[in-house]
Amino acid sequence: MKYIEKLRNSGLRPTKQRLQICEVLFDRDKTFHFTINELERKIKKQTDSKISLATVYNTVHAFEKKGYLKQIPINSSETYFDTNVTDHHHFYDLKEEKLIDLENSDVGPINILKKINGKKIKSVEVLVKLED
Amino acid sequence: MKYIEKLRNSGLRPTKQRLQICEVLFDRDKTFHFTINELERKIKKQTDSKISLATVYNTVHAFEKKGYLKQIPINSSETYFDTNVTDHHHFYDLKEEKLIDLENSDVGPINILKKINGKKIKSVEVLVKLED
DNA sequence: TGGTAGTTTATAATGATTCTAAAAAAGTGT
DNA sequence: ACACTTTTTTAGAATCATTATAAACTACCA
Ligand SMILES: [Mn+2]
Ligand SMILES: [Mn+2]
Ligand SMILES: [Zn+2]
Ligand SMILES: [Zn+2]
Repeated sequence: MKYIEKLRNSGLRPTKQRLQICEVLFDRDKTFHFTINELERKIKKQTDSKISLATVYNTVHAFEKKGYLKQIPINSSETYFDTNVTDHHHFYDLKEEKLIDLENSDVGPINILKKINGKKIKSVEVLVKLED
Repeated sequence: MKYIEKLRNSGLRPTKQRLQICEVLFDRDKTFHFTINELERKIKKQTDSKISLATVYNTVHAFEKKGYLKQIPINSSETYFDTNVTDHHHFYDLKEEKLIDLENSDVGPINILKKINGKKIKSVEVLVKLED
């Protein structure tokens, strides 16, 4: 099974629940932006089985720690995650509360001129808020 | 007093507590990035008086609604606010959990090429995460 | 197959934020 | 100043996303 390696790399054994989470997370063409509760709803619908919220949180956090998921900084009541773990930019539709990926070519190179003593840049991300 | 107008514009009467909040928020040269709890601590220290957390929350939210404060999107357990309400960019020091303003000239103009049907751009902000 | 370490789950705890309602303060008219 | 109304402050409760707990369950390996 193709998700076993991701799980083992994340320090997790491949269990039925975790494989179901993987199917919802990674069996798709496009980037998936989600909150834990959206993910749980999709799991219930897609696999017709109930998984404990704790297992969803634990698995998502293990994947995030390993770099298979990333958190997106948004001021919302819920934390957003992203299956696109590359350094990339977003539209955030304020009305729909939905994230949309931006290609680097949609934004162009960003050159940070200021330097902070003893610190190095880990990531550079643009958030473009959209309204109607 | 110079803060009375800000308060009245925000639909708030100038009370002792609110003026104390204003002094901590706005009586400064540089941008102030803060969480509600940091703000409360500064109020206690600077004015040597105790203000109810509820009053701090209410006042900050009224100022944010009116545009005298803005929220900064950061994935942290606490919400960050900023006294610099212009469209601007940030460093975020992951170790110190501190925000630092970037001038527009430190980043240069950002041109968003992609368009979304029926939506217009409200803001474009860059977040640069820093590590050691 | 049995033993052990890892996992799932329901449930409790936590902590930031929001809500509530009673007491306090401020505004208003006399 | 006084009585009266409206707004504000405040402590504490409620809410809700997230994290912790610990007992039942399962995967893995000898
Ligand atoms: Mn999290
Ligand atoms: Mn808030
Ligand atoms: Zn994305
Ligand atoms: Zn700022």
